[in-house]
Amino acid sequence: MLTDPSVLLSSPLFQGLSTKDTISLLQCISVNRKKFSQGEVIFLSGEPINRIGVILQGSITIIKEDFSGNRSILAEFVKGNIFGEAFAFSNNEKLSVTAISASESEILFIDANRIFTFCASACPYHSRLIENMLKIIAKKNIVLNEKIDVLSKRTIRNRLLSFLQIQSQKNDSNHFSIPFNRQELADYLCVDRSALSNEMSKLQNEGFFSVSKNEFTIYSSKGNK
Amino acid sequence: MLTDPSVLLSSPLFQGLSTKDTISLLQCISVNRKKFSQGEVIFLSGEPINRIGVILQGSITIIKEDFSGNRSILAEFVKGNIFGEAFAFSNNEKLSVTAISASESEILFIDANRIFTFCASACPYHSRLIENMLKIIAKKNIVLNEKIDVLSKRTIRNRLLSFLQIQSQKNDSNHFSIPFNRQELADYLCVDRSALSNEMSKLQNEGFFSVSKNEFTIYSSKGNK
DNA sequence: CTCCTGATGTTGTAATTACAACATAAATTT
DNA sequence: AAATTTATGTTGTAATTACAACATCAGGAG
Repeated sequence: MLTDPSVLLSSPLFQGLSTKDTISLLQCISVNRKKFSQGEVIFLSGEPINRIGVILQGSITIIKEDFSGNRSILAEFVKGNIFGEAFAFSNNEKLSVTAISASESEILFIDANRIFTFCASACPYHSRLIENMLKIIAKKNIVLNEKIDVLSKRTIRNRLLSFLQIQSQKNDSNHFSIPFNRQELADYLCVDRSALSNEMSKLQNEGFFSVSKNEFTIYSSKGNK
Repeated sequence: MLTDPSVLLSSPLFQGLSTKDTISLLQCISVNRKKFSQGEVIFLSGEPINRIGVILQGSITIIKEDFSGNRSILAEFVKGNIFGEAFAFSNNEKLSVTAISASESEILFIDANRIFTFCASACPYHSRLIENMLKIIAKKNIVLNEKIDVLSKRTIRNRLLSFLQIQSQKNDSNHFSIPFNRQELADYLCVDRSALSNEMSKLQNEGFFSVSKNEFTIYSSKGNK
């Protein structure tokens, strides 16, 4: 079915599996692949799904339509990433987002039920697949909780400090860089960019941290209230 | 080891398993149980964990310490609920929260690695356990995404409308009740209660919906923009 | 090097919110 | 039923934010 599993080997879902293992595995779980052209809908908001997407080629965009009709981009996924797993495993939950092919793409679909149902031959790779899947969802869970932690703060200042504290902890250092430019950081914090810049200036003047581009140095002695 | 599995049968983690199945299962995965007194720490923020907690008796509280030292309650779990799964499955992730026994409690700890590692006897119940676990984490994932969706709105009005839209969709109806009183709703939306009340009055006057206690009726024709 | 472009910082204003203080309504206790 | 407590609504004010408009800076192209 799948002749070249090299992409899959780079996917977190198949991490730890050899080429041979992956091929065996794909034979025992129900998969099919499909090509999408740019802009084509892969999963449509409102419908339930029972399969997970693995990006073999190209990239996809997760979008959401506001109740007032505005489209917003929630995430972008590239080759090797998986998507749809949260809805595929939650029975009957209707998709609240839409997945669209951002370019020419090829997607491998895996039936969610086949992931936890052991194949007749009880292949040992299956156990690793499940482990990977659990880790992926668990990790997403933590990332989502981090964002909620940040967004639950009511001021730009506290959101930013909360975000920086998490980054500092992740890096085990007072000095670190973040994967955002100002606009992206503002988007993550759900605040206005210029208001964020303004607040960052104030915080720097007050000695909370120093920042240059996306590199921060936290002065924790002053950062605590 | 566990003589009375009645609590476990009510737990979503063991849903679909009979008493017999559950007992068999518990023999093939590594478990141990422990009693906690009120206020005792079950999982401490900062340390990584490799086991999941299942509440056999009592209830627990998930708390978080702010960078300025303020404690806030993030969640409360009762008998049958599980907790810690996100961190237990994410290797090396340090807990960002603390779990505390809210009353006298008894917790069953399950080694996370044993959940996806098949036992020698390859018991068929194991498959169901994995299915349940995946569904639980996936469901939490969706709930977290819903909250982020709400919190990403920048005004009380839009947060509330976003929240109500989700509730309406879940109930497949323009008429529904929510599981919050005003203060709890304000806490969920991360806004001031009185400001929320104020905005709700305005929205009612403008004909977006009518509300009595925790029962809402949405007038969608006006609700759009 | 100069021009151009995109990213970032600054400022003023209108809108929104938090907060406090109080009013009213509903539920509970006695 | 009266008294008490709790939940909810209302209002004014100070603080914060969004937004727009513009200034400055850095990098790349010519």
